[in-house]
Amino acid sequence: MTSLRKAEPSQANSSVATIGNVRHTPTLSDVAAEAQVHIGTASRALNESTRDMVKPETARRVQEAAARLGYSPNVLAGSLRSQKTASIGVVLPDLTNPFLPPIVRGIEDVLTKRGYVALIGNTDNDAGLERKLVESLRARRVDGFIIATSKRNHPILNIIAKPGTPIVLINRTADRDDISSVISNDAAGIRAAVGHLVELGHKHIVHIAGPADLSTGRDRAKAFKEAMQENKLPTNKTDIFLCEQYSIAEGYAATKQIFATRNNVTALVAANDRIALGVLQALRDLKLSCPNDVSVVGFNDMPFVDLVTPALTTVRVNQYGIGAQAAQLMLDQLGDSSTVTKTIVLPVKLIVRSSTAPCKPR
Amino acid sequence: MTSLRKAEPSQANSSVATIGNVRHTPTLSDVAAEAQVHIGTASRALNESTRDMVKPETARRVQEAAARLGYSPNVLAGSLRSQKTASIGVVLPDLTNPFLPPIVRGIEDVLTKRGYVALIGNTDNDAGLERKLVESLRARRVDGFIIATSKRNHPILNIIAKPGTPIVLINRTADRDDISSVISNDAAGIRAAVGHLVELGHKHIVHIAGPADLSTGRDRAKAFKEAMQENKLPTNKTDIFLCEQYSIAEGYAATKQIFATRNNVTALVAANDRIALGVLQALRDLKLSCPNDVSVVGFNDMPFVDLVTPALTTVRVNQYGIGAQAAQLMLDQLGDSSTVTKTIVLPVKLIVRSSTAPCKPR
DNA sequence: TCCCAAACTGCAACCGGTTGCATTTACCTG
DNA sequence: CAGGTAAATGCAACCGGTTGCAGTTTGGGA
Repeated sequence: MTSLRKAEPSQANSSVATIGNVRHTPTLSDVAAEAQVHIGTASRALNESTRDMVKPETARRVQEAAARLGYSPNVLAGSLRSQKTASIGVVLPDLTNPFLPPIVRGIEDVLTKRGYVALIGNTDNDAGLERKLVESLRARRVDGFIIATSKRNHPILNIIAKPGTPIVLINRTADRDDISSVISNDAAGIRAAVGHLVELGHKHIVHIAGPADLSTGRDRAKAFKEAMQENKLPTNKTDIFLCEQYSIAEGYAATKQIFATRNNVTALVAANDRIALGVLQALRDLKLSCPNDVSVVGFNDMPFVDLVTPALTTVRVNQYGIGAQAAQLMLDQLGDSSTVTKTIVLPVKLIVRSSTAPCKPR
Repeated sequence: MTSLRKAEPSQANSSVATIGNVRHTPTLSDVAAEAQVHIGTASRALNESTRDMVKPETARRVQEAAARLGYSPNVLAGSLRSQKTASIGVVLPDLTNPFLPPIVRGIEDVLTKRGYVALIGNTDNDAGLERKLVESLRARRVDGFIIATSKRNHPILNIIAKPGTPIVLINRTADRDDISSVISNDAAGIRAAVGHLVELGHKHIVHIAGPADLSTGRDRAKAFKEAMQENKLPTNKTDIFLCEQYSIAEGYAATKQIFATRNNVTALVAANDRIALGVLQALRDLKLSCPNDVSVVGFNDMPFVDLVTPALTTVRVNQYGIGAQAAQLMLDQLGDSSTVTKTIVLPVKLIVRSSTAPCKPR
């Protein structure tokens, strides 16, 4: 027994051991002493992958000793050696955006199942905060990054990407091809929304688009134009109204402006649900009935949009699935660095509720 | 220069250094070599608190070298030595409960400002998952736990508490007195709700209570009884209806059952907003008008309850504040272990919207 | 009974910092 | 210019595991 710490076998039985008279959480060396084996042997006995290197009887003794002492391995030490922390940095704009929690759950469920942990941080879309956050995560040596802040052409990517740390993007693709991403089928969603409105007889449809510097904003706007063309509907410049950000307030303001200048609009396709909620509020204030006067379609089907009045017709994206896929992609890349980076496109589904109705002549 | 790694000063200029021909993220030893100083000196030069132990000129040189190499300190190594990880375990029931994200933001904002990181995990109220989660967090040597799973009399607490790791509870108090907690003033909230209804002329008020094994469920039910007494209103056993869990479905079922047996009820106080949402749905299905036939009050004022129809009258609790206070309490305890454990009670406020109205004879 | 390979176990370097202590350098005084 | 002290820096142990390699035990065959 070379261990400096003494722990007479079968005496200690709590999750603290003693040096002199100071209690401390038990270490591998305590377990080794308790089981009367060398620390290296103890390590192998406790480690799934190396367990068959030790005699079964010894392994049992070590495991019992560990249990008796309430031993909890210090992953920090292992991480230091193995250069792997089993932790993933998750960079979000703002967790209180209801769109995100299900995604985060998806990420966490997949990660924890494999012994990983997510380190979550919010940037509030502030470049400075983001930089700090990434630096902090890098200092903690996360094995990879899952990034859900959706500004295009991100300088951060280069910083991270250089050291060869895997990255998975959520809800946007990178302009470079060495980074994986998970997105929903924006185009299909918008096409379904427009198609639904056309079927209801609408002809004057306006898109309230998201910010152009977010890939979702740009992609959905583009898809809207295409969908209109497919349906042989003209698209004037005024048929796409740009929002500065995805927010209720912006949706509200946009709607007010649209109806201040035009009065033939019978349907609105919002770039996301938050904008749509603003639209509903504005219509109420404008004494316009939804869906009788104006139909509204949202995007995302985030929680509770089925409970507002009128219940929102919207394009459902599988938020949990996005998170889960992103995490899985990350694990794949960590497990096998030769994994090709890829873009996973998840299907979407139009959920028709009460905010859309047949077009009536005005 | 004893460093094994060589890095000729002013050659390297990216965030990777080289051993032989293998690129790796630069370490302190690389920085030391680059600045032509000993690793110990480099450590002191980069560390705020020890910087004045080195010559200013040297400190500058080291800092420049670090910047040039894109050095990012490996906190794991430091943590191993200092036995402090600057990370806090946050145990939640389920992040997708809309009540939680603002709390989590509060926690994170306070923690990150001090260089700490939150490790978040969900338990789904499953004891087994919780045990695993706590074990995993313990293995990662978090400096403390913030726990928002609100079952009373938690065995987990004893496991954690034994090694002397600080704990802060959210939304409940512990039956033991060595654990701090942050709660909202449930009693005041319920009193305000009942008072509001009484002012509107309601006499037959029923409370749909939360689970009795959650401290919020029990406390609010107790407060309801007291508030009714204060207002000289009788409380029969049937005036408190127990839910198995805080959910829309339970609120729905409870309402159906209540109106199946009684028809004089004119007002309902729900133990939380989710139950209240279920109530609204049930009333609609029962062809009862809210607020004309029945008034409803919720609890929490979680996001979007102002957008449902009718907009929910509810008791607002400062979710962000709860999180922020909890984190602050945690930091206090970590900074000074002699800090007395305490219970912080945050004020609440009744937000009157459209789900309550004067009582009309039926 | 002896020998050898296979199975176990022990040894010690290593991960990347931090920090008490020893040593060197710089500077000041008599 | 010697001597002494303070400032600056170097040295090396340490945190708690992991792991390649060496040494020891075990078991089977000759």
